[in-house]
Amino acid sequence: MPAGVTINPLTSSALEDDAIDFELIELLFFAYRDFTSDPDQILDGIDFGRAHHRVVHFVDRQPGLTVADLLDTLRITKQSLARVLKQLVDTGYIDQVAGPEDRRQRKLYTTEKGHRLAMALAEPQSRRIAKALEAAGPESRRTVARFLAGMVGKTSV
Amino acid sequence: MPAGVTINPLTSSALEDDAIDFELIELLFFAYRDFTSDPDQILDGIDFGRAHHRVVHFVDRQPGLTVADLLDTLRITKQSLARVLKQLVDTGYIDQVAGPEDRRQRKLYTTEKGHRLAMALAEPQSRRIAKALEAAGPESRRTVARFLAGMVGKTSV
DNA sequence: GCAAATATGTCAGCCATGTTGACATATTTT
DNA sequence: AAAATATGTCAACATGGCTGACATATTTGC
Repeated sequence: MPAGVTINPLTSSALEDDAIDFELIELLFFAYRDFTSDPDQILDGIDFGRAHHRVVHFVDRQPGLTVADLLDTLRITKQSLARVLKQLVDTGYIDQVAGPEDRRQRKLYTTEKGHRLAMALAEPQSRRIAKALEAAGPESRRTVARFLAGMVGKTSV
Repeated sequence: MPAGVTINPLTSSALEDDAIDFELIELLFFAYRDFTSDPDQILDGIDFGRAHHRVVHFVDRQPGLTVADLLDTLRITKQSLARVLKQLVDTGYIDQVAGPEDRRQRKLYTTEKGHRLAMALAEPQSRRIAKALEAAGPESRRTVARFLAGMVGKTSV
């Protein structure tokens, strides 16, 4: 046995190892890995990445979203967003409009082209979800939705 | 109304927009965003990133994993793995051992230090999952596990 | 036994997307 | 008029994906 190798130490941990839900931790990793792989393939073909996907998705879903709203949703920095947003505007996927009340704001809207992209990206993801819900049984959707909603937020506990 | 802005076009799409499961698509995004945020905070403190997390996790869970196994699990390239794996070996989190049957292989094991890190990273994730399962009800774990397992793999459908 | 296949390591370099901090502009609020 | 706010932009940097080529050790097949 090589030096430093540990097979099954149950030491010094506040929590016993087997109290950890490794199964769901790993399933979440694999599920998300494959969930993102479908749109990634489409995005490759138009020289966009996952960051563009997120922006076009949320703008399409919430027309009139401001830049500040989007930063808050995505939890990324202004500069990270600016880069991809500029590309999306320049290539005609997203329109910016000065806010009618507050003209400092830039309200964001997908163009027809942007809407079509958002749909094309969502479609394989939705199909994958539908297939997984089927496998999980007829009542699964509500349970899964509650579970996922419960995953969101600060831990605090 | 600005030029090019589209509010609600139901055109040219094979699928009607409302057949898309936007709710679960977004819940998955938010759930995963927050699921990864807990370990990210810990990793920041020791100059590691998400890539190190994944490696130390799977090696800890499957002691004796080979490099090829790991590449297959993570679906990244040899070079991407080599970078973080080298750092983990150099800093004493992971040991490499020549395979007993096939000496070309490098079997990977966490050290005691690596095991402790893997546990520390898994613990807040597991707590978050437990909390979400509670919110989803007593029978939710099996349903969620089946759903997530159903999300894995090629779409093909 | 030797050639081919295999497992791994490594080099050089590229790209996407995250980060920080500073500063400019327009606009609204006080 | 001054301060606060929403956004844009610049320069620079880090992480972690990627490619393709090539080196080494070892095992396998003829």
